[in-house]
Amino acid sequence: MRATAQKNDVILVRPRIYLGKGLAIGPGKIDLLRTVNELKSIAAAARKLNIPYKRAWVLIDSLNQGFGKPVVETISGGKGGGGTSLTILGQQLVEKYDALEKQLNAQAAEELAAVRALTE
Amino acid sequence: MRATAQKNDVILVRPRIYLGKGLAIGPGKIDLLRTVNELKSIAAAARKLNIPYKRAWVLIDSLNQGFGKPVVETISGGKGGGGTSLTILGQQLVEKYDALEKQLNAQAAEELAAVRALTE
DNA sequence: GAGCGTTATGTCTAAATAAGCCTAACGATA
DNA sequence: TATCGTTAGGCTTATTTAGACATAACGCTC
Repeated sequence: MRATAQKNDVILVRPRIYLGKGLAIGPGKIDLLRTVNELKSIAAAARKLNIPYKRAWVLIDSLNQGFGKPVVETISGGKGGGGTSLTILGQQLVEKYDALEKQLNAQAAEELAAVRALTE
Repeated sequence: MRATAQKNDVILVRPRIYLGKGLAIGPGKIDLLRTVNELKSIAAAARKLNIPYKRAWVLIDSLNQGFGKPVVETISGGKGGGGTSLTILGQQLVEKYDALEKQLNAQAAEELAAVRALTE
């Protein structure tokens, strides 16, 4: 048992990954994708995350443009006005990001604790 | 030898660490601290990093305020106008950050490669 | 004590970002 | 076919952030 006790499922680092050509992905877009996947709607996700729909749409569009292929597929019209779900690419993005985040936090927990200790 | 060959000194992730109370530290501030330490001057560091002196000062001041104690100690006036060096805290910040960064990049190289592979 | 380069600010402007508002298309359902 | 909530934008303002400019104090050196 270490002096700096720490629940090992606490997220301490949420990386932003720069992928070149102005494309970057960080916690904000990942959380948005995750919420869209959950609620099957950009509008609903935006409400839940307390951001304007427009912003949510811009963020998702920047991913579509940046990757050259879409991270979501949408149906407009229909029951409830339509909806949005993640493409395979979108799902993989979330999965890979989660794996990376988990790995970072697990393996570097001690170094992170050392940095945080400096605040005391 | 792994399939995802990678020079082990390439920096792929430069984390930003959120320490609560609006205090965050990322690559920008660390590079600044490192350069100040090297040149023993905020003004010289700012010139080298191509940022306005004002910005460099604001960044450093935000650390001083955020930590409650200074990350630099300065002498104004004197030969050459004065100078700035890092306090123990400032030096530790750079050291701990470097260790964290190294750890993250070494251990998470494969997960990172998986994310980057999605761009292809 | 005049000059110099640096620290430390204040203030004002410009640029980048985000928010708001508006409109059109869509298609299931009633 | 009228209604509804959603997607997908265009366009205009607000807000936030960064930059530019100005100034004072400081203390060594000449």
